[in-house]
Amino acid sequence: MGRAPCCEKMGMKRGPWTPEEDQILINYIHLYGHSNWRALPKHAGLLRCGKSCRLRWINYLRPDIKRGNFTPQEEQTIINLHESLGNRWSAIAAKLPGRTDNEIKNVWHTHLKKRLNNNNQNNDGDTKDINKITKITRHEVEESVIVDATFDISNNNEHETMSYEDISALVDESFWSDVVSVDNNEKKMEDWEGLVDRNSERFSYNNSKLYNDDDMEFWFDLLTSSRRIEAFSDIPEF
DNA sequence: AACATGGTCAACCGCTAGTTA
DNA sequence: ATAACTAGCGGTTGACCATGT
Repeated sequence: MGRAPCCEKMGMKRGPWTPEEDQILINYIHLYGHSNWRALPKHAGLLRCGKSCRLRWINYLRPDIKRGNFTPQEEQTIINLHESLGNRWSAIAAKLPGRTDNEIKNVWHTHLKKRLNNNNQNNDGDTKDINKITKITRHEVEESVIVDATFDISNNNEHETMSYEDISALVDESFWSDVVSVDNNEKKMEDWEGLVDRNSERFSYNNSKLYNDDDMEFWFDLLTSSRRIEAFSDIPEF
């Protein structure tokens, strides 16, 4: 096993991709696929190395890619998966459809790691209790998703405001660890996809939709109907 | 207004595992 | 069996932007 020769890098362009290069790459892959990354740039007429083309496609140009802010659920999923998988970003990315390992890695280093560290400090030396950390993070998530919704539950004609603990008790554990699953309910699928503003040039999220009253019903429905599934079955046990 | 600092993220680098001849 | 080669992975870098002083 030897390393690939780097001599071909000579004369190759580096740095940010231009829209023109993106278009060439997209067009070529649509026509011919990407069975051979090394040969692709030459055939496509790009002055880039195969590695660079592959990275650009996987991390940015792929049509199924989901760009923009991570949802609280996605962040929690990353935290949970990182707890069990460590820095295996590609394995974590495999559980988050539309997210790339690079993006997840960036989010971890820029947001989540810091957040966990802060939580560690706030816990007065109880730093080794990862469950405690996770619970605090969950609380943050629950606040963002649940508390905004008015949680008046009608019970025998008596209006009763649920406490945080009550709400938490309703939340199935899998809600926090499972990737949002798509069931046969086409309406739900449409709602979910509708969160992505496809009209945006960079497929960014329209965050207002996450907390929009009209969509809150969807989130609540998702929340309460979540069930444990045989998730992460391919994750080896340690 | 100008500069310093910190955060974000696209892209690159170096390595390993898998495949092929 | 072995060397050559490719794809993919994780770590790191650096440009750009926002915010603070």
